[in-house]
Amino acid sequence: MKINGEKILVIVGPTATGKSGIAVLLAKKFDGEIISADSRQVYRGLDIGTGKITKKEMEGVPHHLLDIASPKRKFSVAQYKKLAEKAIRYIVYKKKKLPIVVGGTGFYIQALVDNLDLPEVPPNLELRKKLEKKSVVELFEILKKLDPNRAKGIDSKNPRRLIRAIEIAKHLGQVPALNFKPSPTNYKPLFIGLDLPDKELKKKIRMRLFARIRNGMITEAKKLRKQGLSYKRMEELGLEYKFLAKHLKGELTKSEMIEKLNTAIWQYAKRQQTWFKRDKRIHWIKTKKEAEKLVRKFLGN
RNA sequence: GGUGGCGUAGACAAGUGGUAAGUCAAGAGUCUGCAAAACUCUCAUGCGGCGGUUCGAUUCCGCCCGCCACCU
Repeated sequence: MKINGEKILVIVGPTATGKSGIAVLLAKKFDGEIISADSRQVYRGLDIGTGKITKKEMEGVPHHLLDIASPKRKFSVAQYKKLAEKAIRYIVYKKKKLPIVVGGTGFYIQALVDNLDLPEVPPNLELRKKLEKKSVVELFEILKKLDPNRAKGIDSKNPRRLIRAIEIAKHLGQVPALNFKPSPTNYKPLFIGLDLPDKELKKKIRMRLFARIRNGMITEAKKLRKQGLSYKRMEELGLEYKFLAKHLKGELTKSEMIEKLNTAIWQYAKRQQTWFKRDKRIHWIKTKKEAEKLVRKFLGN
């Protein structure tokens, strides 16, 4: 089940910095296959709004963990981790190639690369409904009784986290023996980070948003609705789909949607920067050449 | 020209004679379970300007400036 010391390449960075492109380039150069680490691109049908790479852009490089889930159902980190590990095993042992993990979902990458202890626990809607009525203070008390270990580290003011923690604790039994210390790393990763100065990134995000609209993002949302994706669920998907749903429901005009969405994407990009900033393993690069050099050295050992 | 109303942070906006709510934006963060999510922190010595009344004015008065509405 475990992979020991397998070299993997990990490409991270905020949205709109060109991760997909450089990943394909490196995959071709170093004989790799790509594993997406994007919490929304796993869903089928969310293409334009998530900026999913097209067949043509893949240039023949196999991509894993895209289009593997229905947007109607919730997909979780635990599932991601499991499937990504499987994909890595397949790429390393069957294909004898270099796995390249690429994406902006820092938490997914952390779960995978640092081997977080995540037994699969499906959402319990009934329980959630009940818990949602309680205050954070009450929730925190409940969690303390159920899983004092988890309660110690949790953000006690965050209802979302508290509810999920309670859900997990209940599912696993009275005192879950989760391993909260980082497990030994199973992979030998090389982290490459892509970023841009704020001003440039802002501009790129805006241009890309207009391009997405031109390319039929609104039609895509309508199609998803027709296929039975509720507006409520669409809003849960965040960013483009959240604002698209509000627009289709008539709560926002098209231009309001564009402006609010643009702001939201920028805020998201900053959150990604905050996340990746603290991982000192990341080599922040400016050019493709730098990336190539790093990878060559990495594989040479 | 007249009459009335308004003028509070980048935007919206509440408010009081006793020392400026809130929301958004912006910035900084958190992170082992919905992570494109959720959460935390910071952000007006100053309420259009100048005077006056007052122990004290953003709040009352006067003038000026600007905007809006209506009237001539």
